[in-house]
Amino acid sequence: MPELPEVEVVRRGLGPHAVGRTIIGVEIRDPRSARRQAGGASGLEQMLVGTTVTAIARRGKFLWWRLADPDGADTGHALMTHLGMSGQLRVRSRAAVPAHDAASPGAAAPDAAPPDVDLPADLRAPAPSEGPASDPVRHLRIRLALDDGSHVDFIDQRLFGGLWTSPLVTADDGRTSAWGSPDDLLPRDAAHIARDVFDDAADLPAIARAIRRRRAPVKSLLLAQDLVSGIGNIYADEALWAARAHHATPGQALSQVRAHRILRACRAVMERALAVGGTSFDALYVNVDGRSGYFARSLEAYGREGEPCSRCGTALRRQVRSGRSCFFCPRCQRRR
DNA sequence: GAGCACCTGGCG
DNA sequence: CGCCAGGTGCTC
Repeated sequence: MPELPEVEVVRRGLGPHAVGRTIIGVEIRDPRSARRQAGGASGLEQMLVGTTVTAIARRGKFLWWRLADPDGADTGHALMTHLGMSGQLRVRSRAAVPAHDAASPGAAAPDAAPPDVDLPADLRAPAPSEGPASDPVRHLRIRLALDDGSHVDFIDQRLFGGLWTSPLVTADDGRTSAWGSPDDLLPRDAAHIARDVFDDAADLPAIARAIRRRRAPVKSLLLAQDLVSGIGNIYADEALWAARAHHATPGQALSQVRAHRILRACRAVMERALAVGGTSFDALYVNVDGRSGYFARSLEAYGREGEPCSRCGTALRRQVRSGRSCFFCPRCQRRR
């Protein structure tokens, strides 16, 4: 489920906690979360233990950890993290690790301050009370132990996400490869992903021209991660609503001005979402502290079938296209 | 491009 | 029971 703003919230939360730390242990509770790893669960452990995290980078919805050997040299492989539909990374200081995992009784101490994730102070919420039925810790799949006694937990209800290592390759345009990346290297498994709309190196007019060369529905083009990345079902619908465009309009039918406007709407709506910690409807998406973002209350289209459009009052509609819901205003968003 | 596979749930 | 869910990758 997490789209670009949600993954960026995780990237910002993870960096201050993990960069500079050495991975001292890897506990794989469900090997399916490591199924993309060459060599499987034991391969992942071998690749990670003893390495030091030097940066957390992100392109689109793909997040990766840059790793160095004890001598400080880059290992040449990144730890990839994809959250899929339901993945979370949660950081736990030593004292916050559940009691049954604590090495010694009585080790519990007041929790350290959580990492800053750039949420405005007035939007911070208390940690959710975790009921047994929806307890995300139930879906803990992989735990990374760091050398300061803390852990990073990968939690994933639906198992579409995962952790695996991927060798670094050079970005073909020679520019800094991604947000948070120190250089032009990126994992091979992210090399087919286009730059996202937050990326300084993304050329929106060029992406607009590429959209206009395709006859596919504009929404499916926005969701195709090899044209422009980071956009998922929620923000595609929100951007199309903001730009007054119909999801089924063929790319070829758009003027350059309209195609460019849609891309700028994607960037604008995702920037507003990032500023309030992303979108979450429930405990399934949370930041590294386990807290939810606040953009769900700002959604204009997604999930609002039957509700009045805030611009014109017309009841919003829902259509299913290639298995995914499209929410839109039938009056403001005309097919042209 | 569409369709399905990969999964575990919550809800009606 | 059937339908729904924030994603991606592979096949036709």
